[in-house]
Amino acid sequence: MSSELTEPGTGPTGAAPTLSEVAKRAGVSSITVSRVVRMPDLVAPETRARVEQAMRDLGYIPNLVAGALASARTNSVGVLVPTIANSIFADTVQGLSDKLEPLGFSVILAQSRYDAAREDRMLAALLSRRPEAIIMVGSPATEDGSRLLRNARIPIVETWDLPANPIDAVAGFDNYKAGVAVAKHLVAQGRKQLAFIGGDDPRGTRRWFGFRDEALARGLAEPRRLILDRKDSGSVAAHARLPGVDAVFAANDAHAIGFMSGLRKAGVLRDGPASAQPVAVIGLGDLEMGQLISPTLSTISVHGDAIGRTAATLTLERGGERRIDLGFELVLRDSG
Amino acid sequence: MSSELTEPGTGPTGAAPTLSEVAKRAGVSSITVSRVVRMPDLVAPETRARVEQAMRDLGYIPNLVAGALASARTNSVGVLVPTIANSIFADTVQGLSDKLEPLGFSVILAQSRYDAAREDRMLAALLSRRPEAIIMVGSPATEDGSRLLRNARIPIVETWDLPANPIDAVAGFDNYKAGVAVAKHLVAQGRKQLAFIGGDDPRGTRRWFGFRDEALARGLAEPRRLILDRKDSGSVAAHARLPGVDAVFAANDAHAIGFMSGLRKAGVLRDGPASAQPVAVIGLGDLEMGQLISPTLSTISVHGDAIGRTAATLTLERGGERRIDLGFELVLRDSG
DNA sequence: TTCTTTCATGTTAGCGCTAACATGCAGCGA
DNA sequence: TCGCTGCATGTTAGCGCTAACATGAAAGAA
Repeated sequence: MSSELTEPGTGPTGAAPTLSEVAKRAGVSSITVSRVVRMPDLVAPETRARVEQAMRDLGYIPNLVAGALASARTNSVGVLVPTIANSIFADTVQGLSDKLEPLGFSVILAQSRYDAAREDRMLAALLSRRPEAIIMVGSPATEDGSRLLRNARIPIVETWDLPANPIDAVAGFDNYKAGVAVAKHLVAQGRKQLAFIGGDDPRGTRRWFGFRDEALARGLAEPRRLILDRKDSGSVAAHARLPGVDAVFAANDAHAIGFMSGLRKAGVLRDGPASAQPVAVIGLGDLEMGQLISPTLSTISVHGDAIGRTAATLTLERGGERRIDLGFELVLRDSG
Repeated sequence: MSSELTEPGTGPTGAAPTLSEVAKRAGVSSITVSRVVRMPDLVAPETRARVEQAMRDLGYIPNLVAGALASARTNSVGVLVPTIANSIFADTVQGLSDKLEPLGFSVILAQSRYDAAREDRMLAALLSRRPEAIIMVGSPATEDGSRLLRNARIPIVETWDLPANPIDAVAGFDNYKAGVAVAKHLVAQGRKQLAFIGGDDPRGTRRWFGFRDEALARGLAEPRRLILDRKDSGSVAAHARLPGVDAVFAANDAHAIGFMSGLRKAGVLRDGPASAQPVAVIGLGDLEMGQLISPTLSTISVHGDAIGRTAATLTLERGGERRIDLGFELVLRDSG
C-alpha cells in the first residue's frame, strides 16, 4: 500500500509493474519503453540506458498478453498430441520447441489421450488462445475438429502421417508403406505366418493395412492382428496367443520389446542373428532401448524430432512445399 | 470483403468473429454473449438459445487473450522441464495436464535443456505470459531465476526434489535418501565395491551424495563416480571402466539398462536372481522397460505422474501443506 | 397500492500494450 | 535563408473482452 514498498530492491508491490510505470520512472513515454523492449535500435543509447535501468529497478516483465491483444500476434503455437508420457511424440515436441523457443514462440501443449471428443475440446481450447499455428499428431478425428482448423486461418501442420487431404501442411511418413516394407522383409526372410500387434489408432491401422496387403500379395495367409489396449505392455500378447506365428510386426517398439520379453519367458528367443530366431520381431520407432536389449531389436526407424523440427519450419514459412515426407528406414538387427 | 462471405456455412471471413459481432447478430449486448460463454445460468433460456445460434452461425471462438487481459486471469500454467524427450518428466507433464486441462487451464511448456541461462530465459518468457502458476522440475539454477519466481506473486511448485528453502510449494522426494537406500541395500547384499553412474545435475548429484555417504558410513571404500554425458547411453560406462566394482547405482533406468547391456556383452550378466549377479545394478525411475529385460531391473520407483498431479493440486489451492514428499520405493528384481 | 427483492440485461470504463500517425529538431544543400 | 531529409520521441485510438455498476421489469411482501 505505502510507497516505500515501491523502492528499488525492496521487492515487488502487489501488482506487477506496467510499461507506463517504467516510462514514468525513466521520464519517457510508454511507447519509448515499448521500443526499448522490441526494437532497441530505434532508441537513442542514453534514453535506452535510462529505460533499461528503470526496468531493472522495477523488475519489469513485459505483459505479452496485452502485447498480443494490441498487436494481434501471440507468438505462440498450439501443439496437440495423443499423449506425451512414454511416447515417441515427446521427441516431436522436443524438436519443435527447440526450433520455436529461440524465436520467441511459446508452446501451448494439449493432449487428446486418443479421445475424439477430448481432441475437439482441446482444439477449441487451443484456438481460443489464438496461436499463430497448430501442430498436431495425425489429423482431426472428427469433421467438427477438421472444420475448426480449416476456419482458423492459421498454418496447420499434421504430423506422423501423410493424409490424402491435408488441411494445410504435413510432416510425416507413409505408415502404409512402413507396413509393406516390414511384410516384404519378413517374406524375403522366409517367414510364413505373420502377425501384427498394436493399437487401433489411425496410424497403427494404416501400418496394419500395408502389412496385411503385402503379405496377401506375396501369397501368405492373412496375418493375425492382435489389438492391444493402450496400457498393455506388449508382453500380454504372449506367444501363446499367437500359435504358429513365426514373425511379428509390433506397431511400436514398446510393444515389440514387451512381446520379446514374453518370448523370452517362453524360451523362444535366441541370442544369435535374425535367422536363428524362431519368431522374428520388428518394431517401430527405434527407441534407444532396442539396441540395448538382447537380441537387439529390428525396427522401422522414424525421426520423431525431425518431424517436430520440420513441422516448426512449416509453421514459420507459408510458401514452399507443404507436404514433407520424412520417410522411414528399416533397421535390421538381431530380432528379425 | 463482400458480405456474402459472412453468410452461415460459407466459411469464415478474413478476421475471426468477435463477441460484439455475435451480439449484433443475436440482437443483444456483448456482455450478454460473454455471459452465455462464461455463466450461462445468468441468461434467460430463449436469449441464450439465440446467442448460441449466433455463435454457431458465425463459428465464434472466444478470444481468451482479450479475456485474460480484461479479467487478469489467463487460465494458464507455465511448466518448465529440463527435457521432455525420452524422459520421465513426460510423465509429470502428463499428470499435471490431465489434472489442469479439464479445469480450463492450458499448459505452456518450456524446456531448459539443463542450461542455466536458457532456464532463466524460459522463466522470463513464461512469466511474460502471466501464467497463474509455474511448475518446474527442480529449482532455479541461478539467483536471478529464483528472484524472478519469488517476485512473480503466483504459486510456484518445485518438483522432483525437496529443496531446503523452497520458493513456495514442493512436490517431490528425497534424492539423498534414495541414494542412501540403494547403498544400504547393496551393503546388506554383501557388495564391497560400489560405483555410481549418471549425470551431474542437481538431483543426480544429491543421489550420489546419499549413496557415497552411506557407503562410507558402512565402512566401504569411497564409491567410484562416473559422470555420463546426457546423450550417452549407460553402455558407455562399460564394465571395463569400472574394474573391481561389484555393484552399480545408475541415476536413472536408461543408464542402468544401457550399463547392463554393456555387462551382457562382457558376459557378466546371469539370468538368475540378484544373488547370482557378479555385478548388481540398481536404476531409478522404474521404466516399464525394466521389467521386460532380462535380468529384470531392480530400481528406485518414483511416480512421475503423481508428482505432476500433486503439483497441479498445489497450484490450485493456496492453503494447506505446501511440501509434499511423495517418497520412493526400492523395487527389488533380479539385477541387484 | 407501494415498496422491496429478484432476475435479466445493459452501460461504462479500462485491462496493458502497440500501430499508425504526428511532432520537433538537427544537419545540410541550394 | 529556406525547405528537405532523417532521426528520436510523442499522441491517439483501439485490440476484444470483463468488472462493476446501472437499469428496468416482473414478482412478491406489506
